[in-house]
Amino acid sequence: MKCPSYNMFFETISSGMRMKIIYLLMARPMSVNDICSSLKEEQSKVSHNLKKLISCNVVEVEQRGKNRIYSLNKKTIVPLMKLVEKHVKTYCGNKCTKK
Amino acid sequence: MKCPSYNMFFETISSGMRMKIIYLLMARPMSVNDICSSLKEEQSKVSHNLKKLISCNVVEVEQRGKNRIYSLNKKTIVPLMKLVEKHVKTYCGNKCTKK
DNA sequence: ATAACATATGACATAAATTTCATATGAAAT
DNA sequence: ATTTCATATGAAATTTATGTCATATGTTAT
Repeated sequence: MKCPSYNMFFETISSGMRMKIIYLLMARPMSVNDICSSLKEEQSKVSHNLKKLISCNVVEVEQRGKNRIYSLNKKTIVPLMKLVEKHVKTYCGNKCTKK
Repeated sequence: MKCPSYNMFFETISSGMRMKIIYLLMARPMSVNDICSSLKEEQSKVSHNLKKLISCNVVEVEQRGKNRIYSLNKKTIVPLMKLVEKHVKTYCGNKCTKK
């Protein structure tokens, strides 16, 4: 079996900031400003990170008036997180959870 | 729901080199030298990367004589890769597969 | 048409991860 | 005990990702 290059996908969800965005959007879709104020992060920083999430279809956008509403692609992300959650609970005593 | 910090886990599997190692070990357990020659990569480089994979229980080691045999934790990794494989096929037309 | 708000983008600065290299450790053979 | 083979480790050098800032674009209201 040849090695595909899924690392792009994993790289995308492997940053602390992007993981925070993912968890925010689990609750509900949000505008960029909503995300910024929820996370107390700067607008351009958030936008740059959203771009990466979009590029791997982890999130989707929809224009609503002046706002752009971002929502999570739950089909992939929810089961993925469940798998990893289980793994971490089973194998890692906080080893792979730091930072 | 609070955001856990699984990014450590994702970061671990998000490098091209480590992804290659994972896919190698899907076939069978291997010694460090085996991995090096299969991937045509330098020994210390491989060892550094194996250390990270170990730290998140993505792989396991066993001493066999002079060699250390690394094997994949298939319980988590196989279903994880299947999920991502499906995601990439469905949503990304090679967008998140580059590099 | 212009102003105001929301978001995106590009280029540079900064931070973090990876690679490299030299060397240490550890196990088996002589 | 010493040599050899296999692997690990630390620190410096390099590459890559992230954050920052200034500004551009796009949408609606006036």
